[in-house]
Amino acid sequence: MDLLDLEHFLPYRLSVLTNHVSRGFARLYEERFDLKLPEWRVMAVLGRRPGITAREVSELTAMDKVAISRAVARLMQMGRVAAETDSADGRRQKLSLSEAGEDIYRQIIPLAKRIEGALVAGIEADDMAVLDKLLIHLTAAAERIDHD
Amino acid sequence: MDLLDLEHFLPYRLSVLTNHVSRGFARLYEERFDLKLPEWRVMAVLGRRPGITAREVSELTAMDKVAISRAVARLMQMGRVAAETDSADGRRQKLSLSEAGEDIYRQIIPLAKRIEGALVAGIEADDMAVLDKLLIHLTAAAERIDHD
DNA sequence: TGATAATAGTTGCAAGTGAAACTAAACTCA
DNA sequence: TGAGTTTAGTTTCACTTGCAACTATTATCA
Repeated sequence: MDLLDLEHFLPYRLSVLTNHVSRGFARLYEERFDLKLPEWRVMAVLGRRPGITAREVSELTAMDKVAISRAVARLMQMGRVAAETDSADGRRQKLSLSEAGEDIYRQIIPLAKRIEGALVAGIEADDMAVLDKLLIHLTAAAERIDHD
Repeated sequence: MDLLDLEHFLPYRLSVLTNHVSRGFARLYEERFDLKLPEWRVMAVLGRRPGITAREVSELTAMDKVAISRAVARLMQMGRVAAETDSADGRRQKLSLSEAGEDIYRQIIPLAKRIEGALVAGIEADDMAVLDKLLIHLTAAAERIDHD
């Protein structure tokens, strides 16, 4: 019979790896900043691209628009994000970090980079380059599989 | 200000990649076999290790025991998994695929391998070896981060 | 111009998920 | 032996998530 070992099966290995990573980050954001992962992602994007709309956040992060809508609603309630209706198109909300939001953002960045550093510590530069290339390749293939 | 580009941030990239892969597989299992991902994982493990208990499945897959309990319940209801109480320890249920379960299993394996093949198509053998090494390294580091 | 279609974003609902409490069985060791 | 502890597995409940339907606004083009 044709068998399959889960421990050598790439989709499964990716899933296990990502679950560990995401749980670790989720705990950091939650405990120290009262942020859920989607909320942090929205903040991360707004930190780099202030003034973009929810739809653009969706395109940049591949998160769905419902998740973004909810994340933004909560972030505004917490006073971390400000929205301004686009004067040219009343459907659009231009989003950006508030003062308080920027403050949190500045605190998170170094922590996030530190954890990422722990993840890749000990990997050779050559291998990191291969990793980068592989991620691009795999992600493109995975998108095709997903949208087949 | 210290900034962070999500698109170069490894944890985020892993998350996007894995989401695409998992969604693609979930659709396959769901549409063609009426199986959810956790159910398929349980079947995959039982295909290789018939007679193990739910707890052992949990250890092998890093899924939590609630998910396994539910998956097993549904698989038994569908007649794909059989359980036998351990004669030596009445708490333990020895699980295995039924005839019908093995039949499904045999159908899924080649499909799963085909999708995996599509994912890695075009990757050089050298790079695949690096990928294997990196996954082991990253997963170990991620487990430490998760259980820190 | 004005009926129809498209787009931005929200809300409601149904299903999935995880933590914690719970049940039942089996150990442990005085 | 038998009271207290540990372990296997289930149930419950609160929370998250995703899809579909909905509202409001803008674009299209006969």
